[in-house]
Amino acid sequence: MVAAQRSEELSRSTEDYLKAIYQLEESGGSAQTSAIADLLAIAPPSVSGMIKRLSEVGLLEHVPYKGVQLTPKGRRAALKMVRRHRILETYLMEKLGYDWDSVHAEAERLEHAVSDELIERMAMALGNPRYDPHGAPIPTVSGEVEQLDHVPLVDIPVGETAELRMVSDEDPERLRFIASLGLRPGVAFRVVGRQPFHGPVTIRVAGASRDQVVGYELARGLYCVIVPEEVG
Amino acid sequence: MVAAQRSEELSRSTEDYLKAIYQLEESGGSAQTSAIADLLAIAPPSVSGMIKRLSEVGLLEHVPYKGVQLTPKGRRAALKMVRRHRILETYLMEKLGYDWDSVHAEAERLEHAVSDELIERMAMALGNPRYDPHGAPIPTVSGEVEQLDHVPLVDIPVGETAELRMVSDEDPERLRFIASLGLRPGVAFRVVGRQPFHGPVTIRVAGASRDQVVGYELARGLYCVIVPEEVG
DNA sequence: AGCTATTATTAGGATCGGTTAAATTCTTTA
DNA sequence: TAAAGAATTTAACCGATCCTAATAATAGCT
Repeated sequence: MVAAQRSEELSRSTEDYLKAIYQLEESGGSAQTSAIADLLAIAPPSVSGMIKRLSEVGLLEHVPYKGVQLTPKGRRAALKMVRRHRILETYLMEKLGYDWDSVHAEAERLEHAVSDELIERMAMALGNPRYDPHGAPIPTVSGEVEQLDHVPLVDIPVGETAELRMVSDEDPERLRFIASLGLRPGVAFRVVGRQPFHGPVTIRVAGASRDQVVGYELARGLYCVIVPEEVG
Repeated sequence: MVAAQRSEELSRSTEDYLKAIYQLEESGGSAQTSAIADLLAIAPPSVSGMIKRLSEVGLLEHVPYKGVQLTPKGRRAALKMVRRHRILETYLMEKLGYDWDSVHAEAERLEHAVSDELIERMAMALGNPRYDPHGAPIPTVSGEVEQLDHVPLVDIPVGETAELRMVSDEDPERLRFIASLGLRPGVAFRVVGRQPFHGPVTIRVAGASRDQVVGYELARGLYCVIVPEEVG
């Protein structure tokens, strides 16, 4: 009835903080207190407190009033959580029939409870996938992540053909809408128009009957690569 | 990044207490403070405190200095945890290649993190099994459990033929040893001898090359039914 | 019936991770 | 460059869940 606790066990909260800081470092640079607070929906003073504790145990480097950085140890722990999350999402979709918009919430809870063994068994059952259902690369056991050089849809010039590679997994409604446009990682399309002043982008999905208009906000979160071929 | 919290959410601790109390009620009668404390590896005063809180929210009925009983609401919650645990164990064995001695610890952590939906998807993928790998009946979604009338091996008279129906899932070593005797739920055997004063029981497993001797302590946890047929 | 052993509860703390309100430091702009 | 504004940290506190030590109630034995 008692859960096994290795000395290296991190608390749920700690795991959430490390993952959040990792995500901020990935997509911006330094992780600031308020950004962490926003991401975790927690008040800034709580974050200050936790930052102090995590720095003391060597998971973070903290420059007061500036921000934090993961130490190598912190980064390893964060990448472990990211691997767990993405393997879980993939497993839930592939093996248990979940939709891509509902896996995030489930993985978010499970990632704190699974053992390393379970994750590796799931990964094996999936054939050691490299990407999750949203196109995000899955870190390896040893903590390497593929560094993708994709570009938000809003930055792709009109006339170019591109392929969707990755979308954020967090908002189910957004994901459902993206799917309703015929978009998923791997789908190719041509950018046929874009309005100025953060206006919408118009795309022509390969094989689709008509063009789709994608609002700026949404297009900013669709990560693509430009491909040379032409599309219908 | 934020876990969804319905108003009905129970804490991990609460879930553990309810499950423990349910197990004590099943296999003994009333659940006493010290029994709960032993089962959860927690000091008795902590249990007193938790009992007070759980009584206040209507999950328990507490008679001071006597013991506690689950209310219908508490029983429902406990059975939900038992269902989760047993579905998880079955899934881990059937779909992810776990051994029957290692599923308990994993299920013990996961049962607090899974959603109802995940459990029902797992149950469906398994074909809605009625028993877990250790032979324990899986409660239904609506909270019914099959009441088994099995008997510990120590109470089966010499000469009778019996079938193993259920073993406790908690101790991996014990489970490995049981398996090494050729025993699993569903395996039939004849009781060929029993020594007095809590001595060992000797059994002849159907199709086995030689008799097996089972110590009293172990035999007390092997739940069987007497069957009429004869065994080699 | 009374004493003792067992069991349970109360009292008083610790820790973790969150809160709000107040003080501090950094940044930006007039 | 000084002052306003924004971000961060400190201070004080809360609730959940655990602990140990001390007290209280029950039960069993003579």
